[in-house]
Amino acid sequence: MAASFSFRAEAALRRRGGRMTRSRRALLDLIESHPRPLGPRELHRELRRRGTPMDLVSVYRNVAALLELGLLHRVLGSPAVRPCAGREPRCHHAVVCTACGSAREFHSRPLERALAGVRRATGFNVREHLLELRGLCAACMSRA
Amino acid sequence: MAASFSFRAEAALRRRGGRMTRSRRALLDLIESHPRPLGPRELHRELRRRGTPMDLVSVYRNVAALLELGLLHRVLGSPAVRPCAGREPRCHHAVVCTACGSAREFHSRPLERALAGVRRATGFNVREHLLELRGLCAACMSRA
DNA sequence: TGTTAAACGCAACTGTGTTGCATCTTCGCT
DNA sequence: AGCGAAGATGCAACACAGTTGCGTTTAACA
Repeated sequence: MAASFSFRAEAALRRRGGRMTRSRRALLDLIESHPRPLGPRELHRELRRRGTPMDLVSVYRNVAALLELGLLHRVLGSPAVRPCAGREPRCHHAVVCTACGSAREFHSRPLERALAGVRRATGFNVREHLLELRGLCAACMSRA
Repeated sequence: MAASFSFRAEAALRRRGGRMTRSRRALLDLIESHPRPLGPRELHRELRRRGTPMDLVSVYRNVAALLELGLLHRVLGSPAVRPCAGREPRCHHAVVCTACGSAREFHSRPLERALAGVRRATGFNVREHLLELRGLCAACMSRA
């Protein structure tokens, strides 16, 4: 099992000379435990509700730092962020439920191979790719 | 060869009861002819430069309408839009050059198949997907 | 050429995210 | 333990994208 998000995040932040405050820990825990990706505004609201408030500006700054470290990924076309699934800040593939907002990252060998084929065909020197599937998760499907 | 973007756009707009103004035609022509996707702000500036100015608000409204009709696609994580390549407002796959900004949509059978496989594996009822590859186009590569 | 509804332009507004700066807190060091 | 430097925070002010309301202009069609 991979180390938890907040553990990896703390380690990465310390490595770059960062420190650990109460509110920062609360933020990491929230991101890790919440079932769906939240944006800065939502994180701010939820932290206040939980009794560990953090200024909105600080939320923005923390989220920016974690994105830069590759520990968070953005939901495409949204301010919401989700913890990066793997250890490596690499796999950006995700499925997102359009009903409840829950997201899951995934890895697919055949998909990687198909993308490699596309790289060759386009003549581009492809450096990265963004991929997100949208639909209904199993829970929301049975609920409907 | 598929009908040009501005032709299809005009037809679609008329079908929904729309009309054709000078500035709207200039906007469609600009989007069609420009080598890279532009955002509302850039479209507004370029139209003024060309002597067929359109109010920024109107640019936003036109772009919104064309997006809704599926005639434009957004560049992910950017306000820029590009004309949809095919007749069907379906293929959202694109390669984008991170140097010059040029974009091209593409279609790939193997990729489609791989995505279908992922659908099955995730248990999601996938409705749509966003996919964008980023890198250097051939021209920018040889230039470097 | 007159009528009607779509487009347009302008001004004011909303909301998101950022910057500057003073204050507070962590953490290594004595 | 406690001191000091650097990081983190909070607050206020700001910058900027995008939107709304509304009066005016203009395309389309009779």
